[in-house]
Amino acid sequence: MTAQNTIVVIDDESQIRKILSITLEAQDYKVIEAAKGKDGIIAVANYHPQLVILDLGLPDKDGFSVLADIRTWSSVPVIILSVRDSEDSIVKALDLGADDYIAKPFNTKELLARIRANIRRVQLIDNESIVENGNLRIDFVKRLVYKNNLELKLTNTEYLLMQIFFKNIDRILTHNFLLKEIWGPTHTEDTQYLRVFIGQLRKKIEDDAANPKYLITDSGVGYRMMAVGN
Amino acid sequence: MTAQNTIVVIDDESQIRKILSITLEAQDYKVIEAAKGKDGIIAVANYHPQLVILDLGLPDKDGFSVLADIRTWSSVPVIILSVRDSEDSIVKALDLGADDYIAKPFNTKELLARIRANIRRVQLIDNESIVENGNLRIDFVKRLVYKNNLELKLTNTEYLLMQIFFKNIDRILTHNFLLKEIWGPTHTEDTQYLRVFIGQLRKKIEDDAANPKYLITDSGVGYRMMAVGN
DNA sequence: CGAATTTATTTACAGCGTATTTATAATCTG
DNA sequence: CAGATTATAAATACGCTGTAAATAAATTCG
Repeated sequence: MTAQNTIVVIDDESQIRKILSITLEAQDYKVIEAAKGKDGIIAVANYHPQLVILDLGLPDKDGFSVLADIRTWSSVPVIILSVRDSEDSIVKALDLGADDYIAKPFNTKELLARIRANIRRVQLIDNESIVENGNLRIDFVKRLVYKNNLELKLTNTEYLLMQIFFKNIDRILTHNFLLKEIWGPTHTEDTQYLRVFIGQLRKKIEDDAANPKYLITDSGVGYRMMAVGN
Repeated sequence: MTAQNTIVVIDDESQIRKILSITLEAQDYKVIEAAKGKDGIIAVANYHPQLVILDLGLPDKDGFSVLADIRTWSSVPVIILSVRDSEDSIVKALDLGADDYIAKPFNTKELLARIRANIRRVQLIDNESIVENGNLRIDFVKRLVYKNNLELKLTNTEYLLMQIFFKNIDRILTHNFLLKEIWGPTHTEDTQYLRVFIGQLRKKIEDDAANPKYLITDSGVGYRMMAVGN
């Protein structure tokens, strides 16, 4: 069981840790601070936090390996802190399974909103076997997807994709991440697979496949299922 | 959180420190004085002031490196004190992320007004994930910009620029600063990039792109987003 | 088991959108 | 006014995406 309202902050800069602690504690989160990546990993293992904030500028060794390590045994949501001009590191972190990112210097309200959103997503999925989004619905137990209450005929791969998207609504899923999840760690070059399957899915789930509102492209990065209202 | 109403003054001239202290304390600011750059950095780290006043004429460490140091871990507003004839050092300080500058000998009323303005800007941004200016609005969480409540279609680079401008309303952002923030530390020569993108943004956000009221040019220095009333 | 059918993988290509570069006109500043 | 700076449009370059269609593999079913 995860510890309610506990957040682990992994950052080598004590100033930023302090600012984050004060900000988060004011919102009644319990904060565990770690200055080094190794300590951060141990803290996540011991405290089972509800969320992790990880600064990519760690000197100890790079934040990526910390994230990769955590991801081998935990699906706790991880928000990345990074400098603005490092688009590449953001994508690399998302590839490894980071849930969200925020650029330094960050704005407090934005950070809090992202924390809430990421915690909410995990709670939603953990407790539901059926999830709705717009006029779509997925049943994780029966492994079926419906559009306007009509069952869609999906192939196995198509269903796997839908499952991942429904479990990560509003989260950017990188090409690499999706390929690893579905085709395993070897096919990270085969982005074209994704294009073909995304295209097929759009034909089935979108009202207008040429102007998708569910499966959105983040050019150069990946795809994302948008939350759609009713 | 930052310490309310606390200002750190970094200046090697005890006369000026004394004048500043008396002036600021009369306005109910708490003042921390530092004579040397190193002490100033430590003071900022320990007290988390709401604002910093930094004299560029420091002997021990030169003022620029003090500013650069602080900027690696803090976005606290920094007002530069400098002698009147040093246009170059002002631009250099703004490049490094100074928020404002004021020439010695300074006029008390003007100094207080600038202090208030710089504190206000940070408070405004820090407490909102949505910021309005005139008929524009930015949502830092959804990463969207609106004009008259209509979503604008911005490219990634255009959005990054808008984000920086909205986080720094009324502050002059130098070419170098903007180029570093968006294209990284290598492209500091490519001012033409900025001209092209600023032009594109004006077409999208201004009512009359030829007479901009949001994105103002400071010829030879940089650009600035003006606060616009409703 | 083998043919028919579905699904996955590959190949090919057209088109779009964006960043960058170039060229030139307009404007600003001292 | 002269030189520097800025604005604007247009051209270019290029990567990425989406679609279709061909081939291969897997699955279904009589």
